Amino acid sequence: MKTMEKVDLSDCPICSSLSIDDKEDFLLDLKCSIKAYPKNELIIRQGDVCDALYMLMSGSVKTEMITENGSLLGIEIIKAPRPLAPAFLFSDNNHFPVDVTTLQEVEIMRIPKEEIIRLMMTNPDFMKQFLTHNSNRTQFLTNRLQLLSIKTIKGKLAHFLLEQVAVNEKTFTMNRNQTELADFFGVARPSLARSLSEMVKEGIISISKKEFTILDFKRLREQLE
Amino acid sequence: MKTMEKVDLSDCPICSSLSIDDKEDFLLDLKCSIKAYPKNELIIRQGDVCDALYMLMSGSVKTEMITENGSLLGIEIIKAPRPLAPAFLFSDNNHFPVDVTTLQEVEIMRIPKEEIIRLMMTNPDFMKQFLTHNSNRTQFLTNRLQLLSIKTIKGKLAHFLLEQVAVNEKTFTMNRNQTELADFFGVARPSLARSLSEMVKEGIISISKKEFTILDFKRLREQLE
DNA sequence: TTTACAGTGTAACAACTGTTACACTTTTAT
DNA sequence: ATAAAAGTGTAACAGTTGTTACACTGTAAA
Repeated sequence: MKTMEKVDLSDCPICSSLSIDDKEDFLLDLKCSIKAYPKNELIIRQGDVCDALYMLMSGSVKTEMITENGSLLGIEIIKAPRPLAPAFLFSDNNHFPVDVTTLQEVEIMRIPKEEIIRLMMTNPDFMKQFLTHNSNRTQFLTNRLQLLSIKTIKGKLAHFLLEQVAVNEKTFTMNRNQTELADFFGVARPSLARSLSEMVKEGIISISKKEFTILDFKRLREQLE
Repeated sequence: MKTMEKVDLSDCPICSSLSIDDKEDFLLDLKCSIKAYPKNELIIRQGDVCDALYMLMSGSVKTEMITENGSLLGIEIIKAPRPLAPAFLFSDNNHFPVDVTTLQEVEIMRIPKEEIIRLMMTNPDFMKQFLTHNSNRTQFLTNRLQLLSIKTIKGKLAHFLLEQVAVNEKTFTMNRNQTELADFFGVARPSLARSLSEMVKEGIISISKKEFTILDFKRLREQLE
């Protein structure tokens, strides 16, 4: 493993529990392979078989789902270090449910399923972290479900904005452009732009570049009703 | 455990791997409790803390999510034996994401989290089954996400109907009424009724009581575009 | 059997979103 | 610096869905 010295798993949600010694064993013993991909490349297709754990070691990717009618539904942006779709490794129908596209140059480590099982059996903390991470992913999906079930675009925006701003804050930096946010909401881009400009016109929010500011929390919450 | 003789976990997606001996140990040693609930009772509320595994031993329940705007989103109907929301047991924010309401009289076994961890550490097959079941649940949620992202009601119906009918079949029995199906789709009931009657009028499907028949697969698939 | 009540069919209208098109601005690449 | 591409603002119109209301039917309880 030539790139081993670059690897830092201490921030990884499922590997951080491994002690230094464990990590060395982990990396030395592990029957894994690392592969690099360029920017803006579709590296996993919806439907591909998922028979190993893919760990994003560096860079970032986005995941999106293609609906049967051909339209896109953005799911999330994933930054290293984090496993990709670990929940599907053990499912009876072990196919990726999403497309994965690189946003930067990335390195991805492929760890065979058997190795993951071995790690879990020998390392209780790893097992708990793996379970917790999958649970958190499920919670993320549930939240996504809730967002999609809101019927109006302004309602979705209110849900999204109220979730983004930290407690006692009223400003945050948007890390998506309008097209990506529209995909995330599952709506058309001009429709999102219309709702945004209306909310600005009504004095509920203000936008300058990537900075969003909430001007009127009360009326923003009213959009949810 | 007085109700032990009634218990049959051989069909349970996460317990069926336990051998007879294991099962006896499982049930005898397990620090668990069983509780019965009447029909049509709300037994778990969205937001309740989830610090144990709740196993539905007999009967059936439905799960639904309450959107911030107050509308319902039906999630699924669960029949015994199956665990309820096992994915959330290990999440950092361990709260139930849904309301659970009984559809019949039910019995529910409560197994403390520590017991589940112990079982997984001592029983590899149980661990794999637990992982697989959670993976399958995630896949279910992903499918649900896909359904919700379809924008037209006829498109949702097409997706749903094509998924329900078995291969080489054209008829199936609907186990939801119109109101429940509308909640499942996240749409208004009269809107669903309109779409249904239009598709009947157009000769794509026919409905009599709970029996749905697909008359024209080609045009049904076209609804997805 | 009669009486409720849940479930369904339907209609008119309001509200919202999608589509398409184009001008304009900002960023990126050469 | 300049050209190309990506991102944004906006408008008109069509299409779909939500809302509300009410009649009708089937089903379960008294």
